[in-house]
Amino acid sequence: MTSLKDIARECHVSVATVSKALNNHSDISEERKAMIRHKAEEMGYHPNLFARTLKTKRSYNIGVLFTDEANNGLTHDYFAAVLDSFKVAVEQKDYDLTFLNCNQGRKHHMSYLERARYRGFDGVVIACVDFTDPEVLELVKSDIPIVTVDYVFNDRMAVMSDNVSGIEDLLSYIYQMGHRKIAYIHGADSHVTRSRLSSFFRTAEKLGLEIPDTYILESEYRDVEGAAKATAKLLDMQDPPTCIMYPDDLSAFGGINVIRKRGMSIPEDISLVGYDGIRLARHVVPMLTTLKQDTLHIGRYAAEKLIDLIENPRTAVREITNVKGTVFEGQTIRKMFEQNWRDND
Amino acid sequence: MTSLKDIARECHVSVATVSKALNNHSDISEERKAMIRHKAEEMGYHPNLFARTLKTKRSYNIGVLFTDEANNGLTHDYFAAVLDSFKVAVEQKDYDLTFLNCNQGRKHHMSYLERARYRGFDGVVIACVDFTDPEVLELVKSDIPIVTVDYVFNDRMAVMSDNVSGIEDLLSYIYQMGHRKIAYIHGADSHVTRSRLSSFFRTAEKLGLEIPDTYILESEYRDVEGAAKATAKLLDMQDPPTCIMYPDDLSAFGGINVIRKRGMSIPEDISLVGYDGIRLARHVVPMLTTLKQDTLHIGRYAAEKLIDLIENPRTAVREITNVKGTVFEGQTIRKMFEQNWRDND
DNA sequence: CGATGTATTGCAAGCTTTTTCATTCGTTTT
DNA sequence: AAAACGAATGAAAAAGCTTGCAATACATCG
Repeated sequence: MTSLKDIARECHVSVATVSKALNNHSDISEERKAMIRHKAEEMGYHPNLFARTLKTKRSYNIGVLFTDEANNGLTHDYFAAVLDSFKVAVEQKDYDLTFLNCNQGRKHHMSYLERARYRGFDGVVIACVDFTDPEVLELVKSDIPIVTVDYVFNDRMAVMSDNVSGIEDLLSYIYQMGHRKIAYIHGADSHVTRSRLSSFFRTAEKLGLEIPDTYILESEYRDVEGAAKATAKLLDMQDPPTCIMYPDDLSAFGGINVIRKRGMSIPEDISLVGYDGIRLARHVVPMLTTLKQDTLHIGRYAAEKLIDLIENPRTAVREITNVKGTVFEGQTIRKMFEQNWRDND
Repeated sequence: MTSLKDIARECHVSVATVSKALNNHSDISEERKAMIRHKAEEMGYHPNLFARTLKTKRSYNIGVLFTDEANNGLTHDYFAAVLDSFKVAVEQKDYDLTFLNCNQGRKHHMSYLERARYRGFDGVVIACVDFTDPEVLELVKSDIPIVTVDYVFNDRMAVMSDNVSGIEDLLSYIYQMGHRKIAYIHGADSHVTRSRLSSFFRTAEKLGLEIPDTYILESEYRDVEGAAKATAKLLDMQDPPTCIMYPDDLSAFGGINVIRKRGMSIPEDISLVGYDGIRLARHVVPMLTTLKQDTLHIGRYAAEKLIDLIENPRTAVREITNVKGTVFEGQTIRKMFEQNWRDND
């Protein structure tokens, strides 16, 4: 590995001069700079990151905190897609991406914060974790630049999939298709769930929809079995809904299974929608009608915000970026009689 | 951040002594060690990774090379699951995991090898890339410890999903269920594909199966449309197969779509199997019969092999670990008449 | 008692980079 | 001609850690 010293020797100048030349300081003459740069290129020089970081405290490395026990994180379609996009964006700015080690089982336990400092992360992106975990809170309260995805902390940057508009658009679409008896199986309590629920009720009210309490059920996100059970409960009702909204696409598949087992067909006998817009939703029959979250922009914005924060440090930045999704019109919503949706006018 | 110097001051010993004590060198008395360790703990000391790496050239960081443009890498269920397991295993040994930046669009392009050196990776795991890419080859030829997943290089460690036994088991299972007219839609040419194909033919021969050339079709991995087309071609034949094997589960869904569109039912009218065993395969109706690859072990073995290689350097290690998968018996294979599968005896 | 051996400990060099400050050398100003 | 200045360069310190080697203290041996 060529070092500054090697270049200095070749160029008959001091190490300091080489360093300054390559960092484009103003106190080195242009000829020298050109000469040194040329030589550096020729010798295939790349700075020693560890020496540099030791001095400058900048690692050009970003930590990513995902939890992935129990089928979350990497194997979670939505977050994997967000991370994918995030990765592309940070790499374009010459940062690298390292997982914030969340292994609890080591002899010398380090908290997230300690680990982040140990690795010298310039910033951390947090998504898909238990946001009440004291270790997460400790990290968030630190002075490390942080951006969260789908969760908002005070005085911190956040990029949110716009759940309010998402549910509004989805419910409005269902309404326009003529449905009036709409059930909502929502996820477990969380920031995301609360936004969606409140948006659901607000939109329902705006549309003049009457939603009985019994139409609102809870099931863990991505819990196929749970969604199946909730679906069965809805189907067993005396006055079942004509359309069911699921917390996510995977759950919707759980619903589909139950419905099919009962010999009912979709959307003729009952309509349904998912949420997320995972790839598969477009490739099954019937194509799932769902709200496709804009993972590309969520990831990219998160990266841009974080890098901006790293390169232009500010304290107490509270900035929420909402990223809208779009209704993907699949084949799981039955269009009801004309006169029904004309009610709208 | 507390440094060795701080501890040395508190303990009234030299920095060298502290360093040696914490690294458990034999030339420090036990009392001193205990005292120093205790103080270090108390002061919340963690070594400065950058200073240490600068000296020792060991970063406790492992690079992971996945390509994820065009829906590969992170959003690729099989590889995401492998990576997930790999991550858990390396973190248990106190290593961190960093993506090997594969962004080509920067001003100063760095090759994979240069980047890996720049980041000081102790080792690199390679999976899901174009193994003919000159940059990948350059990396593989270097002296950096490397383990590949699902690909074998000379004198390099490799962990392989056992495609030979996989196809053998799957085809044998199909045979036992009474099928004799079996088509195979295989993936694009690659190491994996070749193993599977040769295993397919060998097994077919062993079973005394006659497979007409027209039953062998090619379609890109995970190309739902491509699989759909190939399926249509098979269904249009004068003497169509009774069972179709797909290169992966996603492709199988493509096949299912076409079959359903034609009003045929699975498995009554036609049987099929996927490959991979992605989560969803177990949650759709009908449950997909598929070969579930053992991603847990593949990832874990890859991690163990790599760390072993890092900590006990050897040159030219060629070691292939085969990890067997298991047939997941779903509901997409029709059991044929008894007398048919009794042929076997 | 001098010689040899055995634990401990610390000094100092070195890893590579950045950055402050001093130095040098022309040039301009008074 | 002396003073002042600006531009270009390098010496040296600093960041925090590891490690070979020298130094010290003490016990053991002939």
